[in-house]
Amino acid sequence: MPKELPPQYNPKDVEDKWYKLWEKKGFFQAKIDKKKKPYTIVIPPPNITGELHMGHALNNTIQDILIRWQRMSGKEALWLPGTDHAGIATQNVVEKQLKREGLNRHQTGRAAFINKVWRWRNEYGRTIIKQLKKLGSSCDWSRERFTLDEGLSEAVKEAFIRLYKKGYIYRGRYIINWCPRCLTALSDIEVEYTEEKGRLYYIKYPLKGTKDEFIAVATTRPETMLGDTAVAVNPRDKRFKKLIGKTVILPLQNREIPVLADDFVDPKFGTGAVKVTPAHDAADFLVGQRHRLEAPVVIDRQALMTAEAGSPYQGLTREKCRQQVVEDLIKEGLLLKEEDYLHAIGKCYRCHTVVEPHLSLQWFVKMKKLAEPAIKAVKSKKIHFFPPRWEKFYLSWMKEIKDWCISRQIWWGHQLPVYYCRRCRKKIGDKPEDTKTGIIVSRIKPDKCPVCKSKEIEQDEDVLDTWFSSALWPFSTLGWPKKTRDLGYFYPTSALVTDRGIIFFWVARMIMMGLEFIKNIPFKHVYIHGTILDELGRKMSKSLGNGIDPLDMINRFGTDAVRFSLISLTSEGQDVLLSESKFEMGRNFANKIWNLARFVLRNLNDYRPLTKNLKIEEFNPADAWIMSRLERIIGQVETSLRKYRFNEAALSIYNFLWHEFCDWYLEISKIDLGEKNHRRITQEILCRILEKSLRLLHPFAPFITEEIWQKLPHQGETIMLAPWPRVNHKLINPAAEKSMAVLITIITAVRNLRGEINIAPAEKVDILIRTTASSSRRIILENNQILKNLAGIKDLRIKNKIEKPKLCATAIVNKFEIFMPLEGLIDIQKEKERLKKEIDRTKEGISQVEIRLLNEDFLQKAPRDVVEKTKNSELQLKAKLDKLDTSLKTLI
RNA sequence: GUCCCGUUAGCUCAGCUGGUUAGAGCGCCGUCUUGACAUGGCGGAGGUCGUCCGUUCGAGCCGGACACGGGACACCA
Repeated sequence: MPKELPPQYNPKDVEDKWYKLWEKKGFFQAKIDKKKKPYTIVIPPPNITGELHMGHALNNTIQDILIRWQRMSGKEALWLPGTDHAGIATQNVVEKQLKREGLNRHQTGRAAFINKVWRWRNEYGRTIIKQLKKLGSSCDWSRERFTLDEGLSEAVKEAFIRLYKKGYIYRGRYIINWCPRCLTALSDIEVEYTEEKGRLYYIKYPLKGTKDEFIAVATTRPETMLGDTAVAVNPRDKRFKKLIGKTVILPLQNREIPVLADDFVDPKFGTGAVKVTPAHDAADFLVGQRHRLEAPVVIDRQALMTAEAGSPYQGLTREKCRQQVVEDLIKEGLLLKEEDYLHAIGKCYRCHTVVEPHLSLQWFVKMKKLAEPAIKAVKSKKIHFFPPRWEKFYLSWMKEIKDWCISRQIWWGHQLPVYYCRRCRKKIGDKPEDTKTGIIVSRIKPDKCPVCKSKEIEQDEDVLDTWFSSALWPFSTLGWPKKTRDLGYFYPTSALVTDRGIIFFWVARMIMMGLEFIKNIPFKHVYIHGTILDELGRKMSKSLGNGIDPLDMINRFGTDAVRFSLISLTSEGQDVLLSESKFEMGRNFANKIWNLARFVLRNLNDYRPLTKNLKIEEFNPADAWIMSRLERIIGQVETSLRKYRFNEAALSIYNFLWHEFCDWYLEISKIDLGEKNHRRITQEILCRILEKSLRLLHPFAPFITEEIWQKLPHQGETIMLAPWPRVNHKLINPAAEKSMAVLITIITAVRNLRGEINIAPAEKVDILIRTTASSSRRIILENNQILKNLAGIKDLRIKNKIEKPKLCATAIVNKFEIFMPLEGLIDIQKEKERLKKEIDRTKEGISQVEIRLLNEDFLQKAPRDVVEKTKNSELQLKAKLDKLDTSLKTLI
């Protein structure tokens, strides 16, 4: 028998309780069941250094909604969780810790350092997991993975070796983005650009063998001139034609460098002549390659000037050196001018240090061939993007994909499965470009060199880019490279839910790797949700201090409120401007549901479940209406979810429960519960509607729905595994909907009249209704009591013909004329004003309709029902105007 | 520079295939502590749908131009 609910909903009392139970009972766990279809989502693994922020909250709420919905729908639903080792980020955290102890990682040594990171991970690395649980995420924790765990490390090695054997991985000297603070290479997309004020310096490079002829170049980075090996001009630039092939003297260094022609030079920019520094600029590097220039390195890995820069520059920071160079140029009279210049500066996306282009030896993956099938998979609609515009975005990037620099000069990560035979490498003088001699790519460290049998074998020091392991995530987590049953059953996954920021970092690479290694797409749908911004549309960040902490919000409003609010705010991948007050909506809704449930439970004291099915014939119009409405909502929610329109789904349920079930049915039920012969059926309907609605709401608000559901008559152990509501077409009842619409219209009209004339709710009024529609008359007579109660009516008379009282307020809706006698009730002056206003509004309506009806084309070409509707509305408006006019005359 | 997104009520945003007088939440005004809920009920005020042009019988929605705001990518010597 039904139980009580406390008067106030307190999320803290129920959330942890249910989460623990769900987890303990294994409700989150997915098993291979050939009779069921799988539905798989693999979590975008949060960094172990991460703390749950609003972006995570939205991302994981969406995934949880999908998983809970599919689980209830009878799929074998797997949400596979895990964390990412986050190479640079994690190493930074632990290095900071070391620094506090007065150490750096080079002092502790590699093994000890890695050990320390592992200890840190074991201690703090699961914070985010705990936070995901607070959010209600129904992940299968028994399958939780970590990108550095044993299985995944195997997968990484396997992938590397296979790609290497296919010739897709190579080692090369290349100019890459280098972070002088993290001391590692960064891929192109790991560099963030910010607009900053800089200066553009115009420098004279004297022409050799002349007195004072020179060529002027412009640069924002004068310190790099120490490494210049040429000056380049555009071959079609007439100004410089004569100078091509000549030699200039590089100032400060007194080195001779050639003037050469290259198409990349834009004659319109600066002076039209460019200094070329192959070792310190990406574009210059390519020029250097084309023209076989030397590439002296004048800035080292820590962004200090090298010996090659010469004195007095050696050892200076790049910033100091810039000052020095400028000073020296001025002294020598070689600085023509400087001007302010706004340009974008590349910074490390982790630590925001200015990136230094750096010439070094790195490992790369050739991407062109891998990209081809990945492009095809999206073009042929095997993979769908939601919203679809991201498809174009993805394709445009894939078309111009560049090779992927996968080596990182840090310690925390997957060390490359690459070994060098010292002896063989020596023989060739360790030419880095030689990627055959003395290089062994192997799962385990070889005992000896297969060529020379030397035992002097060492492993490459570099580790792989974090995204390399992430790229394998959808299948490595399922056991690959082993041919596991999981892989066969759960792969390809159903949906990937993520943010637009990592489409290239991650989504594209997963598609390529999935197709390469499994020969199948990693997921069918990619849902890209919006980004959470603050009230002013800025990104939330620690430095701005404008972040809203989801855990704080959960603490204050409850998890369900946070989830529900977030979801109702985010429509189809649009960004969300969030403020704390937005969560009140969810909290208020939770409160509403709670009280609705309290009402239902309170009225079940003498409830005996019906042994037979509900009989439709026993329904009164309100019963049939609410049952029908719920079925329609079920259909809408299903459709919305299929289209990834989460806000639409959430708001459908919200509006149904609040504005239909609570506002109308519940109020009507207060009458019906008092009717002896209808009490039982009303109880039954209250129960059923609430129970079914809770199931519909459960994916959005898992905790409160479980708490209430448990107290209602139900089948099964948990709402989590209760069946997802399916539309029962037999219950859809247009006639009942129409009847109820009549009642609602009239009640609303009477309430409007009362409100406008300012009659206190407690004061009962008399109402006369005139109508010619006999069916409507029947409905009103049958539901007389509802009308009286909900509209505050003392006496209600309804007839075909009825005499209109002398002094009355009139409302005309549909086929009804509603009169409210006003004798002794009103201020006549006020009523006059009201009538005038109403008349104006009606006239405006009529003129709009008339314009339309005067148009012959409209009458001919518009669909018949539209014409009918318009004609009807004209008649109604005219009739209304008539009545209003007479009313006004009566008053005067 | 190229591409994408946005511009609808004071604020934040819905509005799916064009069709009666354009909606929600918050805020605001009035009113009500009635046995589910004041985190509430009832009623109300508030909109030339960014601007202009076009297509159409009919445009918030379709096409074009422009303006403003936001983002991505590229270039930035």
